[in-house]
Amino acid sequence: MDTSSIEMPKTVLFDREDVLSNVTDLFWQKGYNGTSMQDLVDVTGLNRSSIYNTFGDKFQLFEESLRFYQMTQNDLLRKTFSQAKSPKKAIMSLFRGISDDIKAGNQKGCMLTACTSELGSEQPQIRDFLVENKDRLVASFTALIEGAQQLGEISSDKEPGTLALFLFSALQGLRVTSMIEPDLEDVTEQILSIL
Amino acid sequence: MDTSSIEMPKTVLFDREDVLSNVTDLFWQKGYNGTSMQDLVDVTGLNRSSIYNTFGDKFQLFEESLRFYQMTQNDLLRKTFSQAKSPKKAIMSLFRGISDDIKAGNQKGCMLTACTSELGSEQPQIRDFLVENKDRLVASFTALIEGAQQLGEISSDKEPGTLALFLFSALQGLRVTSMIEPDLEDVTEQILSIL
DNA sequence: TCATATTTGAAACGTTTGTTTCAAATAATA
DNA sequence: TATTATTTGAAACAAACGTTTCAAATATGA
Repeated sequence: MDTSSIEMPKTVLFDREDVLSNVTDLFWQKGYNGTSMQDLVDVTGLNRSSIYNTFGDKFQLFEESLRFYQMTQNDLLRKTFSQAKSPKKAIMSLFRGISDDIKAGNQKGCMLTACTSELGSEQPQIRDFLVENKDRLVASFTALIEGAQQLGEISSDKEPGTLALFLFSALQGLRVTSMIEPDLEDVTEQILSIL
Repeated sequence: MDTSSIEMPKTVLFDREDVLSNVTDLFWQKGYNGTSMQDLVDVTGLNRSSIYNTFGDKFQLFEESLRFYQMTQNDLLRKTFSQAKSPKKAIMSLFRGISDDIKAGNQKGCMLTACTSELGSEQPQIRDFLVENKDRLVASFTALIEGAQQLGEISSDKEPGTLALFLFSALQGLRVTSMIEPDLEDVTEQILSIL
């Protein structure tokens, strides 16, 4: 047993973002129920009391890590959209980017999708968060589709809201399926062919 | 505490299918890690030792309940397909049936989808089972699409295998999304419009 | 330099986890 | 009817669970 003394200052040593990033990856991989407090201690390198002090209990930490994940995803989304040359290309770029990720071996699925399955029907607060996330993403898609329709990129006889919800659903499907099937490029093109 | 004596015969009292059905519903709803042995004792009405005697440990019971779920789903699939008047209508009927179910409040998602998220990246045996299930369903879809193409119901310039995997992915998406969005009829029609 | 505020590490808390044990119970067989 | 094979119920198991406690440690502000 190594009992070498370690410095213990008053101010926080760790970077909150770093810790949250590691915690999120773990929850993402193993789910809420599959992750133990000991796992969290191991992955953060923090003491139990520090975790409770900083983040509250396990459930609160999970909620914060959900928000962290959502933020990260949103940043990626915004970046992808802002780099695209048109609304339709923004959507295509998003889907193809995910498809490329999957092919490159990034087959962890989507944390929110996994969370929907695990806790969506049990925890009302989690469910509310997921519903809100869905609404927000569908709203983004809708705006892009409307923009594309004005530009003539997408046929105007399709209802933007329906198309947006279809894209959301297809995205969920892609990410779940990616866990057992790495080659989804053709499927992605099928999805985009609807636009 | 009710200690009224209960008959204890040598032969098994309970119906194995009944027990499995209840167990499966519970695993479906709460996931593997979310379901405790006590939960299983409660839902089955059996004693712990009877469960271990009959099904082995928790993991083996889960595997058997996965197979039970798969069997049930396959029966439903076969029934739907055999009642349809053409290959394309078989596929449409499957998707619309699920969409109707969702609208009717049956929003439990798909047990295999949930399982994919929870254990797909951890347990190799579960993963193999899920991959095999996917392959089987995609093969069914492929056969139906090829049949439909021969009948001229579906355009022949589309690759049956790709279309089949698209349908599989779309199905996963529908069932995950159903947990947070009950109205998926329009989305379902969008999916089917690809055929 | 001293008092204060806060974090840290280690230990312990009571529950719940999955699993095993074993005597009592009982239907079937001889 | 006596024996046998098997199931049942209740208790107990060690291990892991999430959480709390608290003295020791230390950077900060007076």
